[in-house]
Amino acid sequence: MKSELSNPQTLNDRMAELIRQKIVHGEFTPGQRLSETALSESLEISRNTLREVFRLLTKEGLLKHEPNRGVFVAIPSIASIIDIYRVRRLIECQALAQAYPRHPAKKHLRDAVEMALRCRDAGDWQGVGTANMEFHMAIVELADSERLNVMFSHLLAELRLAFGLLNDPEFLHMPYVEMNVNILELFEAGKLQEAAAALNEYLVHSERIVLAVYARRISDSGTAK
Amino acid sequence: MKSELSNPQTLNDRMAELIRQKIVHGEFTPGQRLSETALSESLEISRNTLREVFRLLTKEGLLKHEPNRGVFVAIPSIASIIDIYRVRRLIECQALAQAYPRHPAKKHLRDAVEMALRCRDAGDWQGVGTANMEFHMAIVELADSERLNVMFSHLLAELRLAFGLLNDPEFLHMPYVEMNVNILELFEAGKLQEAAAALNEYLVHSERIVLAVYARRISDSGTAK
DNA sequence: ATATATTTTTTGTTGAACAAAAAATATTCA
DNA sequence: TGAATATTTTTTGTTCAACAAAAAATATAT
Repeated sequence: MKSELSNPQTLNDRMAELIRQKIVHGEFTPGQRLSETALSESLEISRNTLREVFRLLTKEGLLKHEPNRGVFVAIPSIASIIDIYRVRRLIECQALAQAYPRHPAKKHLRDAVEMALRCRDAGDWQGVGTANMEFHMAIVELADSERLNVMFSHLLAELRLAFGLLNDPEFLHMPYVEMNVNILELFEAGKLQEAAAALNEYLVHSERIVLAVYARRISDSGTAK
Repeated sequence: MKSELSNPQTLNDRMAELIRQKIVHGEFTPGQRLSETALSESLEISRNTLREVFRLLTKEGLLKHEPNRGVFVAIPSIASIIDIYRVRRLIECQALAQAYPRHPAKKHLRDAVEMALRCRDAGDWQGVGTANMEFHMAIVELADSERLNVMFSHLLAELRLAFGLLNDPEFLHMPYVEMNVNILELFEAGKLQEAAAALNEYLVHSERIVLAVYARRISDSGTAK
């Protein structure tokens, strides 16, 4: 996960990262319209530059561009959540099942689990969530493909949008950590098939809960297009 | 494969499609620099609009953006070919192995095979190549994921760049068609595992040949950065 | 001939302008 | 009143012109 560093780089990249952060941290919420003039003023960049950034983030799935209407923060629909989990099961399980047992990313797996444990003990649930993301990113890294890594990181970012809408206790108390510990143990023991099966089970379970909470939340909040 | 239609749409989309075509049809060749001023004049669009299009195509992997230096048609490196085939094996084989036997995309598979046969008989090798791409696209469609479809279509477009460099007879005479026929037969017979295995074999074989021809071609043509 | 200075070209970025589409508002008519 | 229509306002789509900064090309000096 060494994609865009916090470096100077180009203005485009910096602004893209800034907007990503604002989305992830909830400053911009799903469905919100991002006005070109307003946002370019507040970011102190020109409209043209902002439009280039919009194109980038749209391709990443974080924004939605409706021609002649504007760009909006993407709203994770039920369908998109199903789609994302379908991709996750396909990619993650296969990456794990075919992994080279001594792959360097193994360390990332351990680190992520450890961090999750620490955060949980500290009651830092946001941290647990982040660690969980890193755990699954590390699983994909086992497949040793740059393109898969990039694609998957965008997928997780999009999913994060949905999670942002879920501060439901039921969701927060999901047995993330234990399941990840279990998966890691199986993997370290060389039981790749079992590890992949456990991972699949986790993903099915997670999807079900997310969808349930999500559906409820939508029916609550009245109009949800 | 109903992505961007030939419709009016927005200028951005039309220009993006136009440049894609120019790349695929060899009018723009890998490594070539695309000057903002020159290209915007020849396309009769403004530099700003062109820059937005550049951002889109860069995210698709067709162009490479080197800050302060310009954008270039992507050069498929050996490493990227390996990476692409790795992703293809992971996604395609899994999509086929887990496919719902009566999935609508089955028709696409048949159509693609049929078209390949017709093109081969007519000696239309370019057509055979296109049909082959459609066959593999159809395989991914079996996984029923919009995101996977989009991602994979970009992958194939990038691979096409590499194929563009290969008009080598050895490459052209690959037993595409027979292998696809075989895979389709196994699939229709419900032998999913065997079909997936055959597909994997095909991909390994194909990768080997592409890399061999590619390496040779590069050592021939002197400087290949 | 190589290293260094200078010029030229190209990209990065901005601001202003205007047409066209969409949204908001006002107006008309049953 | 209330729905349908006309009008105004806002927003996006697109272009152009300008200039700073980086890179590339060229000239100059040692």
